[in-house]
Amino acid sequence: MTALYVEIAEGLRRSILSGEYAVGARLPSESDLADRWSASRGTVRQAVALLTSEGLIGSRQGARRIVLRRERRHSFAELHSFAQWARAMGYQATSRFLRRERRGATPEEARRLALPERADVLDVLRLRLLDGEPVMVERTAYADWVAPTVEALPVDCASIMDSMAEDAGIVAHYGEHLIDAVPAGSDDARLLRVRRGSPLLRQRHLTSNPDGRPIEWTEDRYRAGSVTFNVSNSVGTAPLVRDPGALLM
Amino acid sequence: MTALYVEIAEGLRRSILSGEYAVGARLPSESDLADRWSASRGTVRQAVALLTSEGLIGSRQGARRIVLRRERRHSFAELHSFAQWARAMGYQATSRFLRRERRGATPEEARRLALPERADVLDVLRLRLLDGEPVMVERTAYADWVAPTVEALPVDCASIMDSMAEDAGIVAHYGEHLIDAVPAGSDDARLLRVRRGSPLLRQRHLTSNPDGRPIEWTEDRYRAGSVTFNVSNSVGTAPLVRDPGALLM
DNA sequence: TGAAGGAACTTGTCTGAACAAGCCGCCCTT
DNA sequence: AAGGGCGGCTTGTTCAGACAAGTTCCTTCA
Repeated sequence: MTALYVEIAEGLRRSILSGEYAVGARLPSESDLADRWSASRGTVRQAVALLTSEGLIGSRQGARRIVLRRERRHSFAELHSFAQWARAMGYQATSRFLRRERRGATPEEARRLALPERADVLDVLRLRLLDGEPVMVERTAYADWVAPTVEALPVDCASIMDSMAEDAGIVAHYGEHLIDAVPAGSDDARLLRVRRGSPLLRQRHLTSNPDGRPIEWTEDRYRAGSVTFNVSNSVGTAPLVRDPGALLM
Repeated sequence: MTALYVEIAEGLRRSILSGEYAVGARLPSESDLADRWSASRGTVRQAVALLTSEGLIGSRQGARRIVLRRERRHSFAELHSFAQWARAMGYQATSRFLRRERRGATPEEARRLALPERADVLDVLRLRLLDGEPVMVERTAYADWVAPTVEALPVDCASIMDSMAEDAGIVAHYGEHLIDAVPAGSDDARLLRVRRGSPLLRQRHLTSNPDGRPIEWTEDRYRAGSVTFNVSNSVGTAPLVRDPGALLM
């Protein structure tokens, strides 16, 4: 039983993606849509707010809403799960576990994961491949309370996040992502088959469950050219921000 | 006359940032806040939705809202304007114009800017500095309809976007950003004082006005370590997405 | 002591109404 | 023919109420 406003949003999204409304075209008015779906104007506004946050449509007071793009955006889960994203894009994602062992948390890990000093974390190093091509090196510290679940997973597990959700009901709900560029270390270079010092796109992210409890702190290093991050925003919604780097601290 | 829901959001944001509610703490209930501000519950929900989209608070049906972080997020304008962002962060932003001339649009520029083939664009190359330190190389193609405005700006202009808004009423409203890593070319290397081939964080972005009409297509290259991009998201709102790169096309 | 049950609380969804603010096109004037 | 002004349309903001769905916590029972 999906909510009505979600259904309306899906209907509109389909129409936009299928080209029924071209880029730049004006959408029907809110009251129009309300009549069409037998909904109130408030419900329609929830639907269009959803599409606005996806960057699909724009609006100005007084004028009809317009279509900004006609490309699919993806879900939260696909940002946290390399495997889910790859599947959605039509790639074959595989991975090789290179390390999986417990050790004491570094000060940064303890801080990010809200763990006491000297708590144990589960340290996992994986090489990720798309269609057999090495694309990303992933270094994850799992919080102690999820470590047993991760340790129990088979070595050939394609998506740890998927498996945790299925087996233990541990689901990701919130995420924070830090994106920058770093030179490849010698390990990175060997694994990704690039020269040492060549550019890698780094995505560090903290994943939390619905209670706000941190699950994992991960550093992903993508081979240059393999992945681009994509953000849409507008006045009023600015999900992405710059942060100054250590260079200027 | 700011809207009531914006005022409520600002009040809550201040409380969170000041530490009145610790990270992980529960916020007052919606009806509680509605009483406190003499507002209806719907208005309070608009306020908390704003903070949720900023990644500041999280929610689950049935349970009280919780504080996820206590850091400031910045506005849309600061993402599009290097100068505005720098000012907000307390840095002195300067820039050097290295080129400013009209030329024919490349096929990609024509496509991004929704211009006909062989239309003219204004090509601007700038070196951006923070506190005198070279940090970013910016290559922008301005659409023909804004070119005269940009050409009229003084050479020492710190923020083109600010000046365009003031002088000609041309305001940025929507943005799309593509982020990846690239090796420094020889020009980049000389300007940013790094070695050729060393990692740069690249942000390409298209800026449009309220009608959805493209204003500029820009490629910014940040020196590694100088800037980190930061995104928060949760189930239901995923502003950031990965895109496959040319490597796999 | 521990577990099950239920009541009270809280967020999620939806309605219908009203007014404000801004945009657009038509008509009228010059 | 060009320009200005006005009225209708559309989005933005706010309200009060209702029910659904999920959480929390206390009480009661085994």
